[in-house]
Order: sequence, then C-alpha cells, then structure tokens
Amino acid sequence: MSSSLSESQKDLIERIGVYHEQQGMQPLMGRILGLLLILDDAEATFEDIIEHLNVSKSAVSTALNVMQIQNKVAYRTKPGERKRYFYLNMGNWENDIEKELEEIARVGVFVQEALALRSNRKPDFNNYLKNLCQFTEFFKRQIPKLFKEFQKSKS
Amino acid sequence: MSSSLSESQKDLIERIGVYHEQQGMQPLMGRILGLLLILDDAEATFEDIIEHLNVSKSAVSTALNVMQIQNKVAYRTKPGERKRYFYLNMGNWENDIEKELEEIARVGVFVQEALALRSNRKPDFNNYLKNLCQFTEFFKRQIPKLFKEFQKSKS
DNA sequence: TTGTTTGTTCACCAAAAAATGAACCAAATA
DNA sequence: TATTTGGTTCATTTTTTGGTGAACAAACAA
Repeated sequence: MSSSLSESQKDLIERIGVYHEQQGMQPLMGRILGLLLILDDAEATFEDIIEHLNVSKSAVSTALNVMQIQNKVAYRTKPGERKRYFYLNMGNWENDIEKELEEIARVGVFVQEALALRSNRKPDFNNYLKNLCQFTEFFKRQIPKLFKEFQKSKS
Repeated sequence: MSSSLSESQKDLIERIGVYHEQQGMQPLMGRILGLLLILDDAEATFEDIIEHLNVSKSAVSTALNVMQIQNKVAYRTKPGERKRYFYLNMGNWENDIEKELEEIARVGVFVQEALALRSNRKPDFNNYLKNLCQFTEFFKRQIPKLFKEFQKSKS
C-alpha cells in the first residue's frame, strides 16, 4: 500500500468522516472522502482504501459506486496496470455547495404549500410563514450572486 | 381531538417529515413540525399529536422534550386546563437557517487542516483546496449580510 | 486452458435508531 | 382519602443501517 498514515492524518480522516456522516452521508463514504483529501498523492486504489480504512472489499465497492454516481469521485488507470486509482472529483464543489444551499431553501416550498392549505384563523402565524417564504425566495435568488461575487472578489 | 385532517394535509405532513428526516432530524420530530405547521389552530395537545400521527405517548413525550430543548416548540396552558398546547417556536427561523449555513461552511475548516498536513506533491490539487477554503471564508462573511439585505429589501 | 488479479453481488449478521406498552408519578378533583 | 388526568420513564421489541465474507464474473497472463 502507499505510505502509512500519521496519527493526525488518521484523526482528521475520522473527523471528516463524522462531519459528512452528520451531513447525511454514509459513514464509509465520508471517510473515503477524507482519505482522498489527506493522501499526498490525492488518489488511492481499491486496496489502499481497504487497508487504510480497515473495511471489506464489498463495503468499498458499494461506497465507491455510489460516490461515482454522485460525481464525488472518479478513477483513472495507469498504462499496464489494471488497478483503478480513485480521486476526488474536485471539478464541482461550487455545484455541491449550491445544491446544499438550495436544499436548505426548500423549506420555503413546504411553508408555501402549508399556507395554501391554512385558513386565516391565525393571521399572525400566517404572516410569519409568509415572511419566512419571502426570505427563502430572496435567498434562492442570492445564491448565484454569491458565487459571482466571490469570483469578483478574487480578481 | 381537534378537527380531522384532509388527505392533502396528511400528505404534506408526511413530506415535511421526510424532508426534516433527511436533514438529520428524528422521523417523529419532523412530522410533529409538519403537524403544527398545518393545523389551523397552529397548536396541538399531547393527545392531538398522538391521534393525528398514530404514535405512542412515550414517543411523543421524548420527541417533544428534545424539540423543546432545541427551541423548536414551546407550550402554553389555558386557564383551568391541565393540558399543554404545543406550538412552533417561530421566534428564530433566522437563527436556525444561519446555523445551517455555518454548518455548510464548516467543510472549509477541514480542508484548511488537510492543507496543513499535505506536502506540495500535488500543487494543483492544493491550489484547488485553497480556493475552496477561500470561498468558505468568503461565504461565512456573507451570511450576516444576507439577513441584513433581506430586511432592507422589505422596506 | 488454467490461473491470477481486480472488482461485484448477495445472503447474512451486528449494532444502532426508533417506537411500543406498561408501570409509574405528580397534580388536580371528587 | 381515592380517583382521574396528563405526562414521564424504562425495559423490550421492531426496523433500519452498515458492514462482512463467500461465491461469482471479467479481464488479462502464462
């Protein structure tokens, strides 16, 4: 396997794993992301992953397949070798973050639907909900601007 | 119990439940949120919740206690009655959303840590990570502005 | 052809999460 | 004092999740 990991590296991988777990990702997927982020080569074979993370082939296979479908990782091969070298698909963190932000804003849709079904027995409550909807709509509009502003701030 | 729910109301409650479940909340908690959002009175007793959602007393008790600690719901009482009327604590959705946004930005911290441990064997990859860090920092700074801008946009 | 390497599939298992039901308690009422 | 009401606690059960290992498949090598 490629070089062994230091304690601080292992620790960080675990913490990255827990973070992603809390964000709704499967435990192993989170740790694979961590591993690929920490490895100096920024890539790992199937076997590397198994050995570094102490998990079974099948678990890695399943996790990697899901992660490939989700465009989180990809792999390349090297001439003469059959092994796959998996690496983080860093091409679109902007897209990932954008999706997460949109997911947060999705409450607004539900509140909207709720409002449509509500009588006006509780006008204050309804107004409160309307305000929340307005915010989520405002927020959704701001998302693309956010990325543009960031690009601008860099130049 | 208070009036019975229509099919579309029940359906919306379930969908709100699933949404919150996916955001990491316990299933029952999500449905309670949905119920309190849909009920015309915007409040429900312990018993109402049990009957509308078809769950046990103990499950409701546990869920409500957690939700009160998390400041998601509160209850009031009515003179002469011992029942508690639970309602959504709508005082701070801004705060909730703010916290969720900060949680998203937390990846940046991990990436920062990863960078500190990485050699510069893969400068492109490292630069990519640096860029991501810069974005999360930028993003964190924008969060308070977002709410201010929203307030401004309303006046 | 036979064997080896690399990865997949699937039936099974262990641990964790969530819900239940019964016993319990505290406050109000008769 | 005994009873009812409203809610809590906890041991137990059910459901879901994540992972394992063995059998299998595909690709290449001898």
